[in-house]
Amino acid sequence: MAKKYSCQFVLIRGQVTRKEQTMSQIRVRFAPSPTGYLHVGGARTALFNWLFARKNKGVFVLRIEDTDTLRNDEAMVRGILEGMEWLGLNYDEGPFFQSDNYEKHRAAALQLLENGFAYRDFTPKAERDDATIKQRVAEAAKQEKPVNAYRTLSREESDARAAAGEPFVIRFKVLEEGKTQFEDEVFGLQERDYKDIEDLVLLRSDGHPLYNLSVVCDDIEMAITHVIRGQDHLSNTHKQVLLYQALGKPVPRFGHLPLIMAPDKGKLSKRKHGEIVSITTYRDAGFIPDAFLNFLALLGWSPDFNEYGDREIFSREELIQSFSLAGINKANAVFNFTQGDARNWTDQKALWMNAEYIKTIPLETLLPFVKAELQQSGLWRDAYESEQKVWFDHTLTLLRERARTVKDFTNHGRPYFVDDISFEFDEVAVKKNLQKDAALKDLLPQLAEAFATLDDFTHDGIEALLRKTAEEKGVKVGLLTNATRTALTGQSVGPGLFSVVEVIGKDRTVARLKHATQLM
RNA sequence: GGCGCGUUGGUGUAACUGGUUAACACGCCGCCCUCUCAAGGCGGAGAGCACGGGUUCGAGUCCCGUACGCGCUACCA
Repeated sequence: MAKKYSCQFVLIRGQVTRKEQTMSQIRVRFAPSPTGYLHVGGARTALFNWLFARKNKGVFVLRIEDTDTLRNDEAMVRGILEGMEWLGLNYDEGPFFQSDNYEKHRAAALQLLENGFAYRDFTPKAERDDATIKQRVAEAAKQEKPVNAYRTLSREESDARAAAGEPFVIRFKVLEEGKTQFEDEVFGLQERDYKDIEDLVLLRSDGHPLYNLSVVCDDIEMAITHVIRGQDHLSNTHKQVLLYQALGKPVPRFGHLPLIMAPDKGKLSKRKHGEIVSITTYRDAGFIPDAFLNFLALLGWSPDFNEYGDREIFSREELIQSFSLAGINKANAVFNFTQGDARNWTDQKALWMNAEYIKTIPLETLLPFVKAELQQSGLWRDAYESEQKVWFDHTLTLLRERARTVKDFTNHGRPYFVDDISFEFDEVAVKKNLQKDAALKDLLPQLAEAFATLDDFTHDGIEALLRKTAEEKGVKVGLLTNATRTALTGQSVGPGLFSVVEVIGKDRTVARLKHATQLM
């Protein structure tokens, strides 16, 4: 049965208007493409923007970059929102949709044309096959590009041809002499010669504004002060700086983030690597959001050493407190995992961190996650919140010590929550702990009888009984405890056995010990 | 091809403005605890800081070159 996750974030096409703000207020944005899911890389970008905003009492804006009409679909946006909601990356404004601002972008292009910063290019459109686009672009780039002939076309002729209905694109006219520069918050001073920047297209021949123009217009419109995004945008930033200048607007600060790569240092993609790249996968696999957030934050960033030392565990608040762009590493980070390994299906450090959170956060904080999990697997009882709460909390305290994900409360916890024996008996455990010694066939029923009449059914009373029985029968305590563990839980590992017997309780213990003889 | 960015153990990161045998975490291996363990405790292996030069009394930290990786180079974002 699939759990329903309602998305509380409402998809309203926000108006791009903003509240009064002080000049110094920091404003950042996360601007994903509507791909249908939130990618771990995107999530980290969102996280760093969010941390930066919260740390500096700024504003975090969400903007959907749906300029590519092919993927403009609200269903595609939902996945992004779900991921952000789960991680608790709440935004202050938006979601805004870039496509809603087409007219403004177009107007900006026209303005640049009018002011002589751009020109019409009447070169016929070259058809490109989407599948081989990357390759073809790379090929084409190898050849020296001739200076665009329309750069110097007279205004009169340009106007005349446009009026005659001839199709054209509007290109930005990059000056021949000079260079752009900006100080990147992560990578430092960036410079680029104008001659290395091509005359970028602002408006397609069908009137559609293109990415570089759109981001700049929107970031101006939304008064973004710090553009924090993936390093894949670093080179293009020079073009954008040029646009800000031509538009006569102040250039924001930029901070580029190193990328998250696959173990082979190649691109981490859903196509190649599957669900592991999608944030909702972690939600559905039993991760605690704060744990995953913590892990993500440390992927390419570290807090100031002098202040925080070697710490690795940071609560959400501590993350905000300690966050600084100065701590961002410049090299790409590898998201480490082995495909096909069921136990270590994702980065092992992420799993470790999740386990760490499960065993150390306040029980009351953990409770809702476990409740949701048990409800989903049909193991939940309302009594766990009322008359059985003490027992339930005790059981969780035992179980969480060995859980890596919240799913383990079902996987390992089932024997603790069901009355009958509708849980799996691990084959290896049965063989090793129940079938190995034939004496158990008699010992377990005797043990069951002994437990049935035990008045002090507590950890200590149980231990005393088991030790005494072992002594009387002349067997090792381990023989009895291991057999009991498997009889009661079907498993070979778990919490201390005396505690296990205690929480399983007298009735189930007796019944399961008797039943175990059938397995021998 | 051009331009840009990067390179510390398997992975993620440290190492004050150059100065002890390069530290921590995950993982791995071993030992211990013990009723088991995928838990806990303890310990170990694993990089001499991509490579080659240079500056310096001294460089992972500064400079140059090379290699490799990544990004951008589109009427994609």
